[in-house]
Amino acid sequence: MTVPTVPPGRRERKKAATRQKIADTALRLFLEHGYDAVGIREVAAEADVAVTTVFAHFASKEALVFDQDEHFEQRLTYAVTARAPQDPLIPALRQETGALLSHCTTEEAAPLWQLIEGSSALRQYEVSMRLRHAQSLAAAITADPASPRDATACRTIARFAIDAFSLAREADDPQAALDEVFRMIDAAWEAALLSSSEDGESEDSESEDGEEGS
Amino acid sequence: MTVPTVPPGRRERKKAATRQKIADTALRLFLEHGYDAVGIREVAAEADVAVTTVFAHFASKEALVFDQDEHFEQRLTYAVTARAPQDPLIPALRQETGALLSHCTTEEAAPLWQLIEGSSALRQYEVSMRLRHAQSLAAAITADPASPRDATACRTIARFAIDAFSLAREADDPQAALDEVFRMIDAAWEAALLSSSEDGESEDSESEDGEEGS
DNA sequence: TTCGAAACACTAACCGTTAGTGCTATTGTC
DNA sequence: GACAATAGCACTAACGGTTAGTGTTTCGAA
Repeated sequence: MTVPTVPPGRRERKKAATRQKIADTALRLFLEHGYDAVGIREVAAEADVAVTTVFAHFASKEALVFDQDEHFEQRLTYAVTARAPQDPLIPALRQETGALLSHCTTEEAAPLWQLIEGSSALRQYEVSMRLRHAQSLAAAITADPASPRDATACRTIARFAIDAFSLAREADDPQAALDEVFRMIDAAWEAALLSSSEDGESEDSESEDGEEGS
Repeated sequence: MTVPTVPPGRRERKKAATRQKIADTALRLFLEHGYDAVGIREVAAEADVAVTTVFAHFASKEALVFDQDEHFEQRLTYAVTARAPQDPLIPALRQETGALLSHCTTEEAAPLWQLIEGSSALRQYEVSMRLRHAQSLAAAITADPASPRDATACRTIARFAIDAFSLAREADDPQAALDEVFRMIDAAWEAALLSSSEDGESEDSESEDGEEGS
């Protein structure tokens, strides 16, 4: 494989600059006039690029707003896969969720969330995004040695954790709400461990596969 | 024949017939050629109505597929609000969810879900729909006398219950998966009751009467 | 230097969706 | 029975997101 050294390369820098310019312009216009009131054509014109260029960098109009999408997803799965071997799962999830939540509840992030609340298209996009996050997280949890062998329980906990984030974000006191939801998740996880050990402790070598579609 | 004892009204019958014809035609075309491959204009032409008429009956293209939407929502909230006074909440939810799940896992419903899985637009729509259901359910649970006073816990359980449905539907053995998820939900609910009783005044977790507290 | 790939632009279209307008049939009322 | 009000429906035209097709430029690698 040819390793293109480390230097960013003039071209990639230009590309990144274009992308950033589009994202900045879009966000500014959205915050100024509202998401639904600003069209892609306006964004493109204001950023001085063609409409097709916008879609070359962002998969959809909504993706212009949810740009840190993957970052969120990666931090969450990383918190599971890269924790100390004997660290319990749930507290690790709770801590990372709390950190991510902090980022989203700063005052400077408030207008952004207000924007999202104000557009049904954005709200809809967010839910789907969270579901994707839950699926990634489920994969990470299932692969974890400390998890029960039951895939359903793992997927369940992943969903619950994502729910915790979005429930807490909507609450008056996000961190307190997060605490509460995670107490419930902890209890749920314990229950899953219990029933899986009763159920078939000596049984294994099953269902290694399973996952992924499209 | 149809004897309109309580006058359905000729007009309303025609309206319902048109609606049904549109829904049937759309579903048939979708199943034949795929959701994304069939446009609204084709559906309208095949049903022999105008495009605007389609949207007069259905809010969106996706709504043509998720037609029983409200029925689902109503049954779920009804299971909470209309249960016997001393019936515990979670089993009631579990039972109704199981019944709804049975409807969705029959063989005749399989092609429909296959259709949904095959279109990202439909999957996205479904997630948003489920969120709406969770919100309705949360309202019902919050209003329930047996619930903890804490709104966060109620909203959490509502989400978890909706998650249970969709997680179970995707599982190999839906009913078994539902059992498992609901064991976890039950544990979570108990934990919520516990912490809310510690938190506030001293009340029993078993036979508490929520009383309202402002 | 030269070649190929990638970024970008531009046009033109498709698709879902929504006014705007008006016709027609049904309904409740006189 | 006649009448006005209403609601269903059709039709055209458009808007906004998105994509295909077609070039053109520009950089990176051989």
